[in-house]
Amino acid sequence: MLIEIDFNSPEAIYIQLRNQIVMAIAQERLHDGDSLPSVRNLAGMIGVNMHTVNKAYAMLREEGYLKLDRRKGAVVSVEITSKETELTKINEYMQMIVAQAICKDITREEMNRMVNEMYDAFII
Amino acid sequence: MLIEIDFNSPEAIYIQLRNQIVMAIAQERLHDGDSLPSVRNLAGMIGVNMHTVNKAYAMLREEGYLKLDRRKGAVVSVEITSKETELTKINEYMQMIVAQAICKDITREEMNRMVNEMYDAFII
DNA sequence: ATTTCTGGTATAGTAATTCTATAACAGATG
DNA sequence: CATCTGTTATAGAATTACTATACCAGAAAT
Repeated sequence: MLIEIDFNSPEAIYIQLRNQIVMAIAQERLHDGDSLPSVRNLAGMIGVNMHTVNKAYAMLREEGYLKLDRRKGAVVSVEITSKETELTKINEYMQMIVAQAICKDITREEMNRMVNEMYDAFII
Repeated sequence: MLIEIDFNSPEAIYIQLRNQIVMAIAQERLHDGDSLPSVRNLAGMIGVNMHTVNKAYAMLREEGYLKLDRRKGAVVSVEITSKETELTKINEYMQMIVAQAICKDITREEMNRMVNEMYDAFII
C-alpha cells in the first residue's frame, strides 16, 4: 500500500489520504477484506499525526469504503447503499466538471472518450 | 444574474461564487461580453465582504473565464489557452470521480449517459 | 475640476478549519 | 498483564477564510 503525501499541496492531508485509498480500491490494488495499517502505524509511516489518519478513515467509513473494527482494524469493505444514491452523489461533482468542459469547448465525445479511457486504465 | 450563497455550506463562499458563475456561463445565462456586477455591488447584494467577491473574480480571471478592467468592470470572456491544457485540468478532477464510480459499481455506460444527459440539459 | 465609479492593494482582526500533541478509555489478543 | 485496536477528549499551533477600513490609480460623468 503506497501512500504519497504532498505537504505543499493546498489539499488537506486527510483528503489526500482519502483520495489515494479510493484510487487504490478502484485500481484493484486494494480489495474487499484487505486490512489497512492502523491509524497509529500509518501516521508514523507518512509522518503525520494519528488524528489526521483517523479523520481520513472516518470519512472513508462514512462514504462506505471501510469498516473499522477494534479487533481487525481498518478493513476495506465497499458498501453500495443504492445505485441511485451513489449516482446522485457523483452527479453533483460531475455537474461542475461538465460545466467547465462546456465553457472550454470540450465536446461530449471528448468527455465520453476521457471516461472510457479511464475505465480501460483502471480495470485492466 | 442569480447568485445563491449557502452560508452553512462547508464550501467556501468564494468557491460557491466561482462555481455558480461557471455554471451560468455553461448554461448560457451569461455570455461573452456580459458585465458582472462590481465587486462592491455584488458583495452588497449577497451580503458578504468585498474581498470575498474579489477573490472569486480573481480566481475566475486566473482560470480564463473573466477579464477585469478598471473601465468596464468584470466582463465575461472565456479564453481557451489550448485544448490539451483544458483537457488535462479536467482529467485530474475526472479521475477521482471515475475512481469512485468504479468502486460503487457504476458502469461506463451509466457514466456516459450521465455526461450526455448533462450536455443535453446545459445546451438547450 | 470635482465627484464617483472601477479593480487592486495594504493592513489588521476575527472565525473556522487543519494539524499536532498528549492522554485516556473500552474491547480484543497474546 | 501487556499490547494492540478504534474512539474520544482537550488544548494549542498554523493556516485559511472572511470581515472591516482605508487608500491608490485610472476612467467616466456631470
